[in-house]
Amino acid sequence: MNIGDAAARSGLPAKTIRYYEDIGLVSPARSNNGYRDFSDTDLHNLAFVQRARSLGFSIEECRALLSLYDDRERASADVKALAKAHLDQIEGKISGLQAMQKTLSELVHKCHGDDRPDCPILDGLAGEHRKEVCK
Amino acid sequence: MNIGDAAARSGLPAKTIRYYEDIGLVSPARSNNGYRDFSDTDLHNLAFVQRARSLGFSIEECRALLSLYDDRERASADVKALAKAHLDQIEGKISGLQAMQKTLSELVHKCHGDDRPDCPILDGLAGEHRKEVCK
DNA sequence: GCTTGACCTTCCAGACACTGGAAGCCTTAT
DNA sequence: ATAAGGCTTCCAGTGTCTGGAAGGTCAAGC
Repeated sequence: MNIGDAAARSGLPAKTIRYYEDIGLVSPARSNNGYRDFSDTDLHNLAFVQRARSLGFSIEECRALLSLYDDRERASADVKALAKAHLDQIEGKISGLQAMQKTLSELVHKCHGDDRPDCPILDGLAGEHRKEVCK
Repeated sequence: MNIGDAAARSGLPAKTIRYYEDIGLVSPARSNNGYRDFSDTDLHNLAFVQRARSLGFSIEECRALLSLYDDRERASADVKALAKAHLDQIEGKISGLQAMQKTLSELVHKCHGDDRPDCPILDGLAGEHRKEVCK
């Protein structure tokens, strides 16, 4: 299967698939004409990575997950630990963003948003209401 | 004020401040010895950017905010629009992360996490329970 | 005056995960 | 024969720093 089909079936852009080959995430065979030739296994790996990436795993985490997938002897606890660590990271990011959201929505709410120049948002950023921006 | 003091007072690493000068966010004067010499205004701008960055504004948004701050004639509506757009972005990121969190925590929950090899997390990523990973 | 250590300077490279574009080869259809 | 579209490689850029090397400057202590 050529890269275009692999792209369509895995949901990844062809450019990204070439990049994944570059960094060793997949190693498709080559046809006589030099084109990449993706097997079902290659395609599976690509789709696997696509899903893992969409869950926010880093490339290195995807690499680890792929090798755990290949290792039929590994303990599921190893996978769970990796996933749990990532889940904690996601939850940390959510908390951080929620804190930003709270502060920023308060500022936006306070700003009358008309054609007058004074603006609580800029005042907040400038530190004039510091306790409300950086508590 | 030297860069070390500016760093301590703005909460930014010295490296980052040099980078901000590189990209034109601040333009500190220079002393005779070639050291950067930060004025109160420079320091204010750094602290401003530090706060805006901590609220997740991009560098280019910070640049826009700084120039809005400098423009004593601007309408607060302009600032509000920028902040609101950013707030929407943050909310979008939160939703995305929450979707990841939901899917991943379901998978983690399903995985027994012992020393047996079968693992619902990897199965999910491999697409064997596709509807639960990619709805 | 000399050394030491802390500070400052510039420049280069690397991190992440792609993404765009240029130049050129291959295939398929007309 | 030609044109369109797919494929190849390689180089460069994105955003936001961060680390490190090589070297200049300053203040304190001997």
